[in-house]
Amino acid sequence: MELMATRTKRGERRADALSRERIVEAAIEILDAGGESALTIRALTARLATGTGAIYHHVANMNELLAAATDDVIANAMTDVVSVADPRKAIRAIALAVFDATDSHPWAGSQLSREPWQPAFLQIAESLGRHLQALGVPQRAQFDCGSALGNYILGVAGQNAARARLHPHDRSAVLEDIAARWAQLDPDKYPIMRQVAAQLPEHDDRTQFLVGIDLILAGITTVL
Amino acid sequence: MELMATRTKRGERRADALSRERIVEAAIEILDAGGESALTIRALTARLATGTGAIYHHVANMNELLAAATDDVIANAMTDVVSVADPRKAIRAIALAVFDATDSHPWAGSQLSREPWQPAFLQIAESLGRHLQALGVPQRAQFDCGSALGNYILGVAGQNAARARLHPHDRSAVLEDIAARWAQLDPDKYPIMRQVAAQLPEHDDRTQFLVGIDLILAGITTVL
DNA sequence: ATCCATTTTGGAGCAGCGCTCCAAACGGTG
DNA sequence: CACCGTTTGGAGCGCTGCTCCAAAATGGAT
Repeated sequence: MELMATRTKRGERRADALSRERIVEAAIEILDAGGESALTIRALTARLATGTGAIYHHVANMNELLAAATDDVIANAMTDVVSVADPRKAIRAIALAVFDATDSHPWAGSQLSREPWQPAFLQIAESLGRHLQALGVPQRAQFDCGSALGNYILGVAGQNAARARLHPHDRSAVLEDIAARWAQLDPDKYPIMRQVAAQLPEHDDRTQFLVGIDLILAGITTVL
Repeated sequence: MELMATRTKRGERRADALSRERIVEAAIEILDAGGESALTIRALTARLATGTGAIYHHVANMNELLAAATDDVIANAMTDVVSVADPRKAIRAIALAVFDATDSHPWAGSQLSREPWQPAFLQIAESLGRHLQALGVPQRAQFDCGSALGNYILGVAGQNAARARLHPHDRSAVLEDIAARWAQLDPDKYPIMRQVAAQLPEHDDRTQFLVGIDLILAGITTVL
């Protein structure tokens, strides 16, 4: 008796069945639209028109969901990169892929630097390691060199996330903001930062990031 | 429990009077004892035997409190460092000071990498900049080199925090933990990470961190 | 077609969070 | 003494992640 009633009442049967993938997909959309703080279980239930129990049946907890979303984004970013042959170019390409991914998905950068043992970072580290090997870095030094590159990349990813947290949508506004603050610092205590403040507005994060990569690569070359 | 010695001193304010400093001090104690997640307004009110209103009268919000605590810890760590003359040694000393500070106060590393425009990071960046200048790095390259060093240091600080989050008290247990996980990875997909897993337990973060700094310094030398 | 075991769903409710707001207590000044 | 700005403690709001459970859908076996 209630069978017919509920079928007509509650829309139609779920052709759009819930699944882990659909949940992760929705999570990414929410994250991209509103940043880390926008992803709440309740926002998910609203977007997927379901309840909290249904979601927790497919996903263990919020953290796992964030990790899955990050893994998705990073895996996507890394696919374009596998084909590069020259080790130096490949390392640059990997780094840039992560940079671009964490630039357009700052929440991924945050998660990446917060929980680096997750599959997302494993992918990055493995790729870096292979190309370091191909570059001729001796066994003993591979770990150290990979760690240096990895930590630098993770650091920048975290900074991308921090910047986005400060000004979610206007990218250059952040630089102007910080430049304005630093320009008003005590000239005796912070001469360098005031000088840097002048260069901030006209500087490009992406190319500066690459300069850092090249700096480390140059350092690695000296230990070959 | 707290003992009240307010009456003993004549004519003075309550000995246990609330103040921004006392609050920050208590916050640091809570953070050191229980990590980032332990610092809640309610935990503060309990420790200081007061109410939330009293605390918010001295401190704007949680974030400002974390920033103040971090600034405190970093400022302390940097005092030992100002005297080093040789630029290379000074940069190493700064980096190590930050590493050690974020190693014994992982929450500070987390805050540092999450909000790098706060005074704590300003101090670090300014010091790095000065010594880069002393090293003879040309004007144009100072910003890039400082950024590379800063991002690397921030990245490692974030990793220290992440490791502490995973295993709050047992430092080496984290490495064994991760090594065990990585050792079970698919050998075809992650050959390098398995190889790294073997080196993990016997490796020292601190010296590896320094190797990274030296790598960047070596790279900087090539652009002099 | 009917029954049942299993999976999947939706939501009420809990404990905890940061924070606001306000009445009361305090302390210096006339 | 009265006055008034400062400081205090706590009730309460809206939000969070998450648990738990009853109900609904599903997929055989009969």
